[in-house]
Amino acid sequence: MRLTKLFTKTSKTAPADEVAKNAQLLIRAGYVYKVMAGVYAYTPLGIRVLENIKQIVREEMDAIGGQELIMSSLQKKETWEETGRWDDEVVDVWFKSKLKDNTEVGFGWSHEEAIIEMVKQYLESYKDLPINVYQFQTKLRNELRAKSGIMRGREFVMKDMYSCSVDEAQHNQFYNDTIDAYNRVFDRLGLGDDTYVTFASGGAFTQFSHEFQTVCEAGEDVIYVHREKNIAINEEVLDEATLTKLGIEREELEKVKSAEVGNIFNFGIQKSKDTNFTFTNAEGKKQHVYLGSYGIGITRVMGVIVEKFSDDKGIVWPVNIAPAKVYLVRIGEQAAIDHADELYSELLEKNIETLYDDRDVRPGQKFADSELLGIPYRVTVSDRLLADNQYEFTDRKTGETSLLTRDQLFAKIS
RNA sequence: CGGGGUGUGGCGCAGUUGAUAGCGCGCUCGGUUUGGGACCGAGAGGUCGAAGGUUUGAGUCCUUUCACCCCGACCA
Repeated sequence: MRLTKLFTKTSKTAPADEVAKNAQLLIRAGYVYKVMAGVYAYTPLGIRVLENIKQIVREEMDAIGGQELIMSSLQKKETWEETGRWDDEVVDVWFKSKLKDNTEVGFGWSHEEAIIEMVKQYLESYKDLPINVYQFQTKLRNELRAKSGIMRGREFVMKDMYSCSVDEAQHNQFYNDTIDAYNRVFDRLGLGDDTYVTFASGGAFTQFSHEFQTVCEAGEDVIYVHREKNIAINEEVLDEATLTKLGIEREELEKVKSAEVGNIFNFGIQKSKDTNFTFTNAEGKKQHVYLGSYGIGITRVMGVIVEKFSDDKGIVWPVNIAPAKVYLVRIGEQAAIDHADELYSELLEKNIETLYDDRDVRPGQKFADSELLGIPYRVTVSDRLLADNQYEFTDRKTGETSLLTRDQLFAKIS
């Protein structure tokens, strides 16, 4: 992408009404545009980051047998009345509206009931199981208060997966597979070292649910981390009984603030009883489906990454999710322009995603923007360097700069 | 929803006891510059969040309202 073609621009100042670091940096760099409190649009740069995150999640979900689909945003009242969750007294985040003929509809704040209703149409026999489906969906929630930039909005993207299993054993297998898959996801997102499988309050069927909590000052939760065992306990379930059950001493735990980036639930057969969700077993009898639910907050993860990976100059994207791998700076007259154009073409041919700063602005501005945008590798082409057939390479994370030949350069960034 | 705070050109801000609405950044044009956000000159751009009121006169005072931020509560 040539910067002269990119309609968004960077800004030296952040809007006064944004306090959260993630929102300040993402807005200044032009990744997101604020529409209203808790509602953000994603620009061409922002959507690249989101798509990179989604792709990592997608690959790991597919690897454990997930099938991607996409449900609708508009939902039927009847779907939710069956479980008693249409009631505003029960679910207080509903956005609701009416069709022209006064039929009530809701905007999806969750898709649990909706997906069950759909899968019902296809599931008949035990031979059809397991069924594990997931989607990336924009959830709409009428939160009383939005906060922390894109980390807690009224509209946000979530990966939600639902597992339908024959029995507890099949369910547990998938549940554990998902824990492993989530760990791989957070490793690939660069959050692995600071993300803990966390024991949290469970549903009706199990004592605990598992949350994936990333240590983060801007988070809303408080967890107690056991670094050696690589697990954590949410403050809300921390008591002697829990400690005993997990075989942990209170002194071994470290209290930290964290952000919930994922959450997995075991519904048992409670939910399929509520929704009359059954299949025919080998004996020809109706049997309730064993259900699980597994979420990852895609947009929240993006916010958490910015909170954790940034410095006084801007964002520092992990290479895996950066909107581009290389930020190409050109400095100088026609010879440098031609050379940079040619290098850019080669980078494109080699499928190395590049932001090409072809603007006619001073070098300092290009360097500053490359840092604010947080692109992992900066490559500079200039008259001065051309004379020695060299390229300047700068690593965003370490700030280290080196002069490289063309071969060395491609070896670094390929 | 309870408490606190803020709304003035695109962005960040100033605006005194009520009297012609300003500054910085950004933007446009011309020129000089070109390895860390340049400089000079000339411009464009605001019904001061909205509505109502007081007053000869309101950005400024009063009332109502909307939006946004923070703390708390909430977060299946």
